[in-house]
Amino acid sequence: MRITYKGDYALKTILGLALHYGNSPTTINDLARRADIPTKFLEQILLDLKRGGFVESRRGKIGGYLLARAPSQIKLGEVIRFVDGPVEPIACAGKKYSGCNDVYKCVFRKIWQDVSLATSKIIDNITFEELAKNIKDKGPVYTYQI
Amino acid sequence: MRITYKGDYALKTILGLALHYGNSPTTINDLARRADIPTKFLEQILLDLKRGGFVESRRGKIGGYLLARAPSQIKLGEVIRFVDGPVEPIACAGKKYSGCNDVYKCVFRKIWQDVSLATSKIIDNITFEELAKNIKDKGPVYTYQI
DNA sequence: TGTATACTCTACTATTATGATAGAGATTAT
DNA sequence: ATAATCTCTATCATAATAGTAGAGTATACA
Ligand code: FES
Ligand code: FES
Repeated sequence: MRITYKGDYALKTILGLALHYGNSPTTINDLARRADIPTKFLEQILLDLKRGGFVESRRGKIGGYLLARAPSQIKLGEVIRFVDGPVEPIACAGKKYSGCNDVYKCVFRKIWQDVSLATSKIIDNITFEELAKNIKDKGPVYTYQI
Repeated sequence: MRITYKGDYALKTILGLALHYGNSPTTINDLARRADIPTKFLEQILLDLKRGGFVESRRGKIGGYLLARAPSQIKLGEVIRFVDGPVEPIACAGKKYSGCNDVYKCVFRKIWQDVSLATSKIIDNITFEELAKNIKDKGPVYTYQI
């Protein structure tokens, strides 16, 4: 797994929205400014996240973005997988693969699968509700640093 | 962490040499053919591995490559880190980093550090001796499939 | 109904990493 | 000598990444 800037930005954006959950929509500009993301890049990322069912949007005045689900229902792993792809460190760790000469004898495959599993256990075990709580616990958030 | 072809090839090559440990040198061509690696690419990789202290070479006739250390003294993690770089999924998981606006408040950093640690525990806990043993246990190896 | 605000969509671009390939040169056993 | 083998530097093609640009669409509200 490699987290790209796009993935990093996506996570920070979802977290930004999680911190606003229940309130009015947040504009792309707000999200971009607060997490220090290039606005036009974030536009594309948000469209992706919308297609992925993570966020909703409102157009026009007082428009912006909202989470499509409660923060407690969005796991870190879901988002990162959607944006940056599978977490395995090499393609052959995946289920259907036949690259190796004899994949059944390959001693590395199991190792990469172990790594994938260990990674999944971490990222699929934390929701944006918990992340948001962590942030809030760190003190009053005026201009929160995501 | 993402395992590149170069990293994958390096691991397979070291394993190939581990299976030959104690015997005469193995040529680049042999190693390339047996693990299905482009010869000229493997040349470069082996030069790297040599600089990294993993292998030794003999030039001229009956030349080739040998492991510089016993297979039991070479961990998977060492090789992959040398060839493909640090295992962390994002740079900010590293010790010295100041990219985030407020890195001390960043809730993601700990997660990526957890992932790095879990990965390290796996790859730093297996040597090429064990990998070679696994291969040998799978039956007689005529043309071994790495 | 006009207009400002804000999302939507497609295309384009620059940079870098990856995965090689090419070829001349150096060393060594026989 | 010479054949086999490693050594070194340069070059190249492709794809992914990280953006940028700009025209278009929807909505609130005066
Ligand atoms: S199946 Fe991936 S290295 Fe063998
Ligand atoms: S320090 Fe890496 S996402 Fe914050």
